[in-house]
Amino acid sequence: MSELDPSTEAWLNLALDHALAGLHHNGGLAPEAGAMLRQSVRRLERYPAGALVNASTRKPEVKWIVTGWASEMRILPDSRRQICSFLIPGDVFTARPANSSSCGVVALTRMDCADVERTLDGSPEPIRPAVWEAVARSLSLMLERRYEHITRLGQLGAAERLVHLLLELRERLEAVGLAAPDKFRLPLTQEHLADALGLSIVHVNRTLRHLRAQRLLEVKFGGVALLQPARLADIAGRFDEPV
Amino acid sequence: MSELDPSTEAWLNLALDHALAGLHHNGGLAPEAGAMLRQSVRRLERYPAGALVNASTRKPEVKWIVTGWASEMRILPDSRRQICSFLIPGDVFTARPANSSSCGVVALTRMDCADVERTLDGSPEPIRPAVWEAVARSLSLMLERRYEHITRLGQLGAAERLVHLLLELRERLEAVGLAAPDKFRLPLTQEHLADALGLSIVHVNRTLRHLRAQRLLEVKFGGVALLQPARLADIAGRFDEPV
DNA sequence: CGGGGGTTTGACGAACGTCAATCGGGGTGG
DNA sequence: CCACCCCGATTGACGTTCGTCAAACCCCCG
Repeated sequence: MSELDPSTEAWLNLALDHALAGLHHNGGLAPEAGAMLRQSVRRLERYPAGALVNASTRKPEVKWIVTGWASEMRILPDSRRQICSFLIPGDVFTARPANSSSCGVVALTRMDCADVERTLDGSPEPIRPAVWEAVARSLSLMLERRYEHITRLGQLGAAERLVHLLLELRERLEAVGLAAPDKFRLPLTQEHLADALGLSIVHVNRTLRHLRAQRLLEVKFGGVALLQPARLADIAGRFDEPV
Repeated sequence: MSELDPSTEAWLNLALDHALAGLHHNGGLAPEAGAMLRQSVRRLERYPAGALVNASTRKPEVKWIVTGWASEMRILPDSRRQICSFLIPGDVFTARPANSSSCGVVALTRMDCADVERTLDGSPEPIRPAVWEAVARSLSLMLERRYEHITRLGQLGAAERLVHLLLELRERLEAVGLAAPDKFRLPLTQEHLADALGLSIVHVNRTLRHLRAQRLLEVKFGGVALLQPARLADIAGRFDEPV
């Protein structure tokens, strides 16, 4: 949470490209409003991997991820963990005061966030409503993704779950320019995947091996390669029709 | 969706007691505002069991359940179904235009709803912000419940899932005056429970039998009796601590 | 009396978790 | 430079949970 170092200006602009693409894609933020928002970002909050992101005040704070990955996770008393969603650059989330929520946000890599309220504080007036509207739409989209996750956990088998999650991540990452159509970086351990999918680590590993043996995909070096996207989409069992 | 028949006035007041209790409990609606809202309800939308609730306009519409149960469900192309949440009197939900959502709202019993926007249309001005604020808080609470559902599906075993869901329903029903501390009506088939919990009907039945054999609870006549609430809460594995 | 929807039960097999051991790479102290 | 170590990935053997199939059953209603 420090003032930006001028030497990082280039890096920041690159990162903001992705993050603004996310707000544009998920929330429909107009490019012109995005350009103004870019100018307003003067302070980022930096979290190390593993850090818990709580609101610094008593009220929930909406934050916008500029760099890095995070997860919304819930921890059971007996050490079981459930990852409810993964957050990537361009996503917005609500940080709640400590001990007030049933679900906490935890950084999975080093992460830089902008607090939306504070960022808008010194920004040109006309973009305020546009940004908040984009944030609201973005949050509503994440809600829809939670329905998908529930369906994943309730109805799909292990391979289906895994592939379906990877395809969702590919799509979201591609929308912010962080994935090629058939490969992307995935800074997650198999334990993260297991915690998200409600599977054991061992079974995640077995399932990955099985998919690899069929030359459907590869996961290594912290990256994923989709070798046969069409067949993968088939395995995931597209279930996007409304009722 | 007809004008209210004066002969149903008594019934309506009774139903509104529950629904207003829900808005008060979930959304913090002040009793005085509730009393004014009660006067504003002049038209209810009635849905038969099994009906799909879509918005009648192009935009999402927020509705408030006065009577009956509903569910948010998602249907897969191969006939698998996932119930993402159960809705009871006093709950609010967003009805979306047909074919626009990944998750549809389906009435499980005969159901009466009030459209929030239309209800507020002819209501005293001062309560508008109070009602919308309560609706927003209520929706945010339902979001938290979805985290719980994800955790249920991802981390709990069959008996844990079942008991945990029943205890959640008991708590919510009790808050609107529709449950005694140890028993309540449950207008759901075992198939509904199976679809919500990601289990097969057969296994739901087996699990219920097992719980019944231990004299922990009974499910019959469309009602549930919690015989040993304390032990049940223990089985459900309270996992309410934040991260 | 017949029929249909929901419930109940048993037998069997597949999917998944657990335990335990090994492996491999990157970091760290000697 | 090497030995050591730790974390994550990997593998096999085995047991449990849960799904599937198929048949009965029960109750309400026509």
